[in-house]
Amino acid sequence: MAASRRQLILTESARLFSERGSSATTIREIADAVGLNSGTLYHYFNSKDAIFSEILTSFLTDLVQRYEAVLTGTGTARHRLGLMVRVSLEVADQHPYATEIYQNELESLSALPGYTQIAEAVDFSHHAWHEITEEGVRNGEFNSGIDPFEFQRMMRECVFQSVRWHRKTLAADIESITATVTSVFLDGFAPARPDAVPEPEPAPVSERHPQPPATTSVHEPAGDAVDALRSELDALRSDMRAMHNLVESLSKPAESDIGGD
Amino acid sequence: MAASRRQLILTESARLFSERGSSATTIREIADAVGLNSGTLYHYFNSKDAIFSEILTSFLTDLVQRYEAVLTGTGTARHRLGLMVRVSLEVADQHPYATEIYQNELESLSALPGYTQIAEAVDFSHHAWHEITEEGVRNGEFNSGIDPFEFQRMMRECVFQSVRWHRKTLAADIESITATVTSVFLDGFAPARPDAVPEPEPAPVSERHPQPPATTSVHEPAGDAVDALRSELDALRSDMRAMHNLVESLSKPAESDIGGD
DNA sequence: GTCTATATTTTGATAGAC
DNA sequence: GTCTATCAAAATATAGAC
Repeated sequence: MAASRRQLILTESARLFSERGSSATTIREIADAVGLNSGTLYHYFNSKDAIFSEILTSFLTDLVQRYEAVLTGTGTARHRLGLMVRVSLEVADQHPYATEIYQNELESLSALPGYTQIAEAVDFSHHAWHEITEEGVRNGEFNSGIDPFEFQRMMRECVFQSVRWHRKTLAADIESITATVTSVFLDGFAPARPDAVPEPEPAPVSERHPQPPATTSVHEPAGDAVDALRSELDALRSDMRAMHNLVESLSKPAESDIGGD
Repeated sequence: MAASRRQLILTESARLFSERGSSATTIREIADAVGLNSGTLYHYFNSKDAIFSEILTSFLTDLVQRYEAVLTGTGTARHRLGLMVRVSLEVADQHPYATEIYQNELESLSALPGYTQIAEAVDFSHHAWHEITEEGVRNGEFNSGIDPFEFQRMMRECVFQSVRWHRKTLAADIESITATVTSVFLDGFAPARPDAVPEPEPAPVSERHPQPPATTSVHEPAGDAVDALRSELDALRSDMRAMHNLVESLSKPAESDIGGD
């Protein structure tokens, strides 16, 4: 299963592009990395841009395909957003360099061969995140005051940045990254789930057993409601302690702070 | 207040660098944008890298200075994280292009004149976010199961991405972006505090009106125990408000005659 | 398929007239 | 301070031998 020479060129190019950027990477550097003479590259590709374009297109094709499956699938919005995180990380694991190129140079590739196809794929991938998020708002799963578009953009961004942050151990960290991102974003975005915060299990989204909808916590017996209130009490007491410390620290003159005017 | 020619070179360079990337921007393009001949640029700067470096250093100097004020200041971690968001956006508003360059090329500037100084500033800015976040964990304000380092990195990333997303209207949107980011991240990170915000936080971002506190949806099956807890909650909130007002008056001694400590 | 050699352009930077 | 003119290096891409 030795990679073809052509595939090796793509891989090494992607690595260099992701490290230095496309325009800072030379044909000669790519050739050196592959172990070929620079002229030989033109036997496989017509230009540097053609290499770049194929790297990105290959990545986006896989991403769109996986997103489509999630988008046309079933389950709660919470469950499907978790799936979006997971498949994003899985595709990123298969295209580690392309994922970073995608983030780095997304805005400056208008003059690329096959740009129309690329732009369509990018638009669709954004659409998928947005669609699922808005569905969660429509069906009442999410009802925070936060603009769904802003929310979805932030969540998506953090997922792809996570790929960069966890570069070397991505495959092994997919579970924990998925759990972290969904926990940070969904439990902030979908209120009334104070009991869902701990998230001790690293495998909440795996496979096809949709989680119960968020509204379930509302229907649960009073015991959980009591727990929720206890939890809120604890939080308030924390605030009290913090405020107390603050008051003490204010004994000395402090510079004015911007409380939010 | 006409900008000096030197400053104009910096501004136009920053714009081009942010649009196309440093290595894809030529000296001649910069000269054209400024309205000079390419050779004339070398009367003001020794090299393209020198221009690039000064753009970044100027931005980071301002950022570090503002972060330092927040870091050495007082207040709850929640309040100070909100300040971090706000000052980040304010500095970004003063250095719009540099902020995007900072995001785009942060990883590939190891070979820059003055790189040591730049790296130190970057490290400090990361440290500031991390330090405040961890302080919130230590004093009990934040007690989610999420790794503070991961959390802080995501929050910081979203703040700076917001600059890019809100490019044209950043100055006008600082309030709403701050509210959105803090709402998404803090109310997700600090659990069980649906309406316990100790600060008079201005209303949410979008035109969407805030929903009633989450606890009311749990209110339905409430028994006596729940009522007791709710009662205690209300009392605590009362105390919080009183304490908060006290802190406010202590923070701004000029506006009241409380004066004493 | 791969190499050597080279054509062609572009780029960062310099020299010197005004 | 600005321009014209140009250098020297580096880049993309091509041609043709093997």
